Amino acid sequence: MESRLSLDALADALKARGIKVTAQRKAICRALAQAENHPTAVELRAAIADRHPHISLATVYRTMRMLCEAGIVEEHDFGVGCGHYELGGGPHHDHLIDAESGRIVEFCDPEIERLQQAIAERLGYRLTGHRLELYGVRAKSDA
Amino acid sequence: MESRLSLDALADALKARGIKVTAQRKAICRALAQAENHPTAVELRAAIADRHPHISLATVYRTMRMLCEAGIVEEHDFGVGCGHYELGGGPHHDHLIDAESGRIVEFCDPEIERLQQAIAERLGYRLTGHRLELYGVRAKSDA
DNA sequence: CTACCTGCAAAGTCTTTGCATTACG
DNA sequence: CGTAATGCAAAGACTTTGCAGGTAG
Repeated sequence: MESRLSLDALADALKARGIKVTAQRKAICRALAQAENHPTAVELRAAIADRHPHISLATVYRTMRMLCEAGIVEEHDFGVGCGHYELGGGPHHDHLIDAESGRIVEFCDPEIERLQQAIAERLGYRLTGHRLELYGVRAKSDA
Repeated sequence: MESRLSLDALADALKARGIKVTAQRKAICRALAQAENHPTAVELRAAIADRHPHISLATVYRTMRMLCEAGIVEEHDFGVGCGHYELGGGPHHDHLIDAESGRIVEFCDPEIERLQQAIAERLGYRLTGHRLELYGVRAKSDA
């Protein structure tokens, strides 16, 4: 169930880069790893507020930024006003956002990946990245 | 070359909804229609600054918002900090962003549209919208 | 003439930063 | 111990809003 970096592996990755493993960073990373959805900075802070009520939002942002730059975390904005964070290290995937509940479903479709590549080529570009988000509502199994 | 709303048609659309057609709105719409790329609010203001130096940024934002709600304009954020606007009414398309120049290329691929639909269904959802952005650099025709 | 629109400046979000203090390694 | 990290509050970037005056219809 843990195809992503484990917390220990994450700590090691930080140490290897000479980045200090502080209590704040551990708490934030644990919250991110345990989150079901892709939480925002505010949600991350809320998730650790009971055990670490004094961790500031600035530290959450700083930690996310640092981990993004280290390639350990990915940030998505999903068209809402604020960023959502996700522990990286897992296989590539895109997102389907439940327009009603806000739930985020991950998926990966090799066919669509291939098509994107082909489209970029057709337009004379070499693909360096992409963003694909589907928005939908749960299909009623017809009434 | 003008598969989108003409300026006259746009003015009529506003009148039909009881929205006043002011000099500011005309200028902003003309700038949007003539823009090559999908401009930001600041870029729109800059584009009309020589002939209408006193149109405020607030009015540009208000106009874009009004037109978005009227379904006449689309807003994209492209992952940068600020919104980009595009005159709607044309056929559906997605965007490829030149990571070097910022140039935006529009494309539409029926195959990829169909796949998105299929993916949503497979996940148990009815697709209500999507966002697809490709990021790339111009392909060298090999050295 | 009246209701809607505009400009200005102030406020609102989300995120980043300066600085003194704390703590990892 | 020394350097990097933290908390707090202030600043920044982008966008929205309150209000008094202006203008389309």
